[in-house]
Amino acid sequence: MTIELRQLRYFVALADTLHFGRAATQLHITQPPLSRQIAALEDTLGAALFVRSSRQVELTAAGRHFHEHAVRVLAALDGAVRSTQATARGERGVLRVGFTMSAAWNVLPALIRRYGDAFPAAEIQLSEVVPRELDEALLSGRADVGIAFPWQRPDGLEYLRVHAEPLWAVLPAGHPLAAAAVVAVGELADEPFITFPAATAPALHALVAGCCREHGFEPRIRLETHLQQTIVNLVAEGLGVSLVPRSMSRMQLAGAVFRPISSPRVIEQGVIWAPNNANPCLARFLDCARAFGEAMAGGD
Amino acid sequence: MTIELRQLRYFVALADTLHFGRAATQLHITQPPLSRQIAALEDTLGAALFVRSSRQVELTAAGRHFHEHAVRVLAALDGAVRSTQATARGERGVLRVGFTMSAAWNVLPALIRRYGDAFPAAEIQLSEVVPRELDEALLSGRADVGIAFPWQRPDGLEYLRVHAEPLWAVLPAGHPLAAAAVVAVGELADEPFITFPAATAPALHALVAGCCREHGFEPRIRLETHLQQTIVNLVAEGLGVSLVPRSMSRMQLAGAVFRPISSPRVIEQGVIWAPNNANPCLARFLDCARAFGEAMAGGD
DNA sequence: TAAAAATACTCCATAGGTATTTTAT
DNA sequence: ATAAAATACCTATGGAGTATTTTTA
Repeated sequence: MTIELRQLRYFVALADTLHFGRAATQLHITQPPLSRQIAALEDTLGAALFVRSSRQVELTAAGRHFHEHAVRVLAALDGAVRSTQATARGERGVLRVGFTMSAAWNVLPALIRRYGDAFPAAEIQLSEVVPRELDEALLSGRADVGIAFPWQRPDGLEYLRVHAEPLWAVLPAGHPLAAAAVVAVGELADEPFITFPAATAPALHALVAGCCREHGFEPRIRLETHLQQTIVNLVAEGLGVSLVPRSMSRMQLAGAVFRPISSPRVIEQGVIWAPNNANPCLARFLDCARAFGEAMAGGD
Repeated sequence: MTIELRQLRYFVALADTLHFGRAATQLHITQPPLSRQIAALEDTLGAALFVRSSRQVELTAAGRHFHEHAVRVLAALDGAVRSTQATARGERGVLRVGFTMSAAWNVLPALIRRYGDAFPAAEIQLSEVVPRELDEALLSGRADVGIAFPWQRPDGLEYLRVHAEPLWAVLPAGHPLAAAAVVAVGELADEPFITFPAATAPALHALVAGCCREHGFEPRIRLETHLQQTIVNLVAEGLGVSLVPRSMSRMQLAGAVFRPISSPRVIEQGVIWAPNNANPCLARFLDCARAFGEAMAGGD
């Protein structure tokens, strides 16, 4: 014989009521099967759990002990069921987010915040990656979702735009071009550029370089760094000029001024994932990303 | 539908092997019922636990989560069964021992030691009681067993002798009667007695008083204390004489000498319990007490 | 194409129900 | 005498087996 959960449930009901008839009613069965199941349980255990008389039912020492544990086992199973269901719905679990530093500035904190608030039981593992690594991490399953610029995505990865904004020029505060409300890109031809390295921020690098070439010059690169805020800091120190996403103007740095450019260039960021990734948390995260993208598009 | 333990066991086997056929063999069933039970479990949970193909079975995120918990639930149940069986056998649980201080000197430490060694998982709750309280505590179930002298036991309590020994006289070292190898009780008639109070050590009190009366005198009581070792200390200080259990001579106190008495009196100690007490630990303790009593009787 | 899971169908073990007996107060 | 648990017996759900089909790598 082997113990069954039914017997635990019946046992707990009887231990709580100490009355076969009432326990049976509570269990939506009749008294005889309850008597039989309890007897079978005692038989399997090889131990009496109750002392019965026709007027009184009492727990034995073993019965009291088993009651404590049976209640815990049933509660543990119930908890396991609930948390498993939550896991299946993607409300709990682990979501591994890879992000490129250059893309992280705008989207990452707000999106992660939104997701974390919506699914507090989900564990978020953030890791910075270089763009090439991201694809590989997503395809191999080492990461569930990436936050990055759309840059030569290989087959097997999906992309969803979450945010888009124009490039603006950033100039040292005293710079002659800062006098105009709009900067014509061609006028930057002779300026030293502080820009993004091709290796770690290829999308931004290409966008800036492409923009310059279209205006008939190759940017004279003086410094490279993939951190947008560092670029702005260097511009504020007067080391050069750059083209950066407009939202960088929120930095409010005294030595740097931001100006729209004559021929607008839009840079977008989004989430990237492998559609065959079965992590249920990913689906919930993408829900958040979609909602976030719509909110950004609407409110901006 | 309701989850059954069978489903947990099947699930764990399948999660471990990731192969329906092998898991079924391991479970001593065939593959189809395993497929059905797993499907039923997933249906009840409302969540897929495995991703199956004809070549590969994998756990889902929810499946991995449920596996952890299912293993724990099964282990908890197994532990509960074992410990309940141990409880029923009296190998674990709580044994409440009441003892009278006057009886505790000889028997209690050795007997408790023996029991504690034999049943390390049993919790022993010792409490000192006055003799009258002991009966009440045993009858009402507030204590499981008493260690005491046999003294007017009421109905409903059993007694088992564990130890018996003669009374010996204890005299100050320089006392004239200490010169003889044996003390005639009658010669103590004019000595000041240090003895046991009737209230807290009635058995010893009555035995000493009865012994004296039989030799034609009423003991002249100078001091009373129910602690045997205190009596010996007071005798060593020259404050009087007494009759105490022979084993007190183990105290090896410089100022006190022990002598057998002319007409031997035996004082016994034993365990007392209510036979209707269903605490399984009591039965094991009585086993120990019986074995202890036989060892004492044999080795002495 | 072949290995393995799913499905169809049968059988029987056993849980639960009804009626009745036993037991202890 | 009576309330309540145990027992006897019946019914039927559903778990396991055998045979077969479906699936996918």
